[in-house]
Amino acid sequence: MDSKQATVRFSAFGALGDAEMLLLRDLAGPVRRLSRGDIIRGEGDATTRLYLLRSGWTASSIAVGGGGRQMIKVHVPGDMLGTPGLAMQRAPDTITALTDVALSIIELPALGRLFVETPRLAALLFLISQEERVMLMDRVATLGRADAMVRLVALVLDLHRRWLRNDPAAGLVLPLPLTQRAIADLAGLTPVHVSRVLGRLRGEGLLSWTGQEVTIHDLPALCDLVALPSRDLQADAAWIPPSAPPNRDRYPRSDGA
Amino acid sequence: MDSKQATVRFSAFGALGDAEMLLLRDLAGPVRRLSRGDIIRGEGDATTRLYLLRSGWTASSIAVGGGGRQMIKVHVPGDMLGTPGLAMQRAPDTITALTDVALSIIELPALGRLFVETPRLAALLFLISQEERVMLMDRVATLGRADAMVRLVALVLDLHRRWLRNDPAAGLVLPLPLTQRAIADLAGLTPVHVSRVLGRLRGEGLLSWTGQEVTIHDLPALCDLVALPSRDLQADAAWIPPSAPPNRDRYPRSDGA
DNA sequence: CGACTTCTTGAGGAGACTCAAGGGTGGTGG
DNA sequence: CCACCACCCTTGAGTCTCCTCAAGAAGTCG
Repeated sequence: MDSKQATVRFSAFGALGDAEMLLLRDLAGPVRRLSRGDIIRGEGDATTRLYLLRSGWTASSIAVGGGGRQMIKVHVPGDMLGTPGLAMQRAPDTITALTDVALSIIELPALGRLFVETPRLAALLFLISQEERVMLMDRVATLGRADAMVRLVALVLDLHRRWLRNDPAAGLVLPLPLTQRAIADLAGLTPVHVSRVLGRLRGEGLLSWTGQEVTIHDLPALCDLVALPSRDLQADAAWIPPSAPPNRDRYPRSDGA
Repeated sequence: MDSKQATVRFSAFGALGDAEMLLLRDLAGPVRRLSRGDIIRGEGDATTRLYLLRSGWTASSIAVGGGGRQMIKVHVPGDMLGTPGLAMQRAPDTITALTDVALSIIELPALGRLFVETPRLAALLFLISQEERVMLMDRVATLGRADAMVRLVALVLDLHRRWLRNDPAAGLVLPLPLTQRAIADLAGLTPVHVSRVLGRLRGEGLLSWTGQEVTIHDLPALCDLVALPSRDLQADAAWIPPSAPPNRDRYPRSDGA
C-alpha cells in the first residue's frame, strides 16, 4: 500500500515501465517520521530537497502580514512535497505535519537523473505539476468568487476526491484531522464564521464535520452547490515519450561529463 | 526581441546550450495573429496544443456559476499558454486576447521530443511550471487574506515585475490594457468596488490607472502595503542536467521504437 | 448621430469580521 | 485522582467591508 501510493500520482497519466519503476524506487531516500505539529520545512529555508508523503496528512501554508496565514493545500499520501520551491532560492511555503507522518526524502541529484535517464518519468512528473496548477487555479476561482458555504463544500469535495484515489473503497466518511482554525486558514475565513457555516451545513443535513472526520450525507446536493466541472485527468497522452529501454547510462550523469 | 522573449523564461533558471537553442527554436511552429477579444482556446476544448505568446497580452479565466468568471492570470510575451490543460482531457480555462496578439503554436509531439532529446530543457520547463505554481500560491494567499486595496496593489506589482523581465529599461509606467471589469475579475471583486478603490489609490498619490496604462507613483509604499516576500528565482541549480552533446538521436524519437 | 460600453458616484443591504463570554475536552502536574 | 490549564468549539452583539441596484457622464465605434 505504501509503495502503491508512491506511484499512484504518476501512473494516473500513463503506465510505468520497468526502468521507470526502478528509478522511481531509487528516487526516494530514507524514510523520516515526524509528529503532529512538527514543521517539515519552513518559509525561507533552502530548497535542497523534496519529500514524498508516505502516510499521514501535511499542509502547506504561507504567512501573511499581521500574524495570519493562508493555507494553500492539504496533502494526502502519495503527494510530493516542496516541488514549487525548486524554482526559488528560498522556500515560499511552510510545510507542517497535521498528523504523525512518514515521508521519504528525495535529494535533488536524483531528480536530475530522472530527467536524463527516464524522460517518460520526467514527462509524467511534469504532468503532475500541471495537475497541481489546475487545482490551484480552481482554488483561485473559489476564493475569488464563492461565498463561505461554497468554499467549505468545495474543500470537502476536493479532499474526498483525492482521498478516493488512494483508497477507492472509501465511502462517504473521510478522516480529516483539521481544527476549525485550520479550516478557516484554508478557506480564507475566520474560525468563528467557519463554526457558524458548518453548523448550517449540519442543520441542513448536507454533511457533518466532527474534529476528526467528515461524513457526506448528500453528495449530489453538494456537487450541485459547488458547480465546478469534473476535471478528468488525461490518461496516456500520445505525446509522452515511451518507456526507455532498460539499460542505463545512455546519457552522461549530471556529475560526470 | 521576439526570439529573446521566447527564451527569457527558460534562461532565468540556467544557460541554454546550442542543442537547446536549436530545439527551442524548432519547438515553436507557425505564428498566428489574433485580434483583441478573440478566444484563443475555450474551456472544455481539447488540449492538443500549446501556445507561446510572442507579442500582446492574453488572459486565462475560469467561468463560475451564474455568469461570473474568475480571471486566473494575465500573460505577457514569453509566457507559454495552455500548459496546465495538458493534465486534463478538456481545457480547464479560457484563454482570450486582451490586445491584438501574435502567438506561436506548439504541437505536442514537439514537446515529447523536448523531453527525450534535451533533458536540460525539460528540467528548465519543469522549473517554469514550478514558478507558475508559486505565483498561483501567492494569488491564493492574496485572495484568501487581503482586502480590496491590497489585492489591487499586489496585482499591479506582480505585473510590473513580470513586465520588467521582458523590458528591463521600462520604468514606473507600464501598459496594462484591462477594463475595470477585467480588473474586477482578476481581483475577485466587483467593477463598482474596483472603481472606488482605484479612486482612493489615486487620491492618496500611490498610483494612477487609466484605461490603458498604470503609473506607479510610490513604489516603496506599495511594496510595504502588500508585504509579500520577494521570491528570488533559483538561477542555475546544481541538480539540473548539463547541456546535451550537440548530436541528436541518442534516444529513439517518440514515433519509432 | 445614435448605440454601446466604460467609468463614476450614491444609497441601502448582506455577508463576514471583531470582540467577547461560556462550555467542552485533553493533557499535565501536583 | 483530581485540579488546573490550554485549546477548541459555539453563540451573541455590533461593525465594517464589499455587494447590489441604480442613474448619469464620458468615451468609442459604426
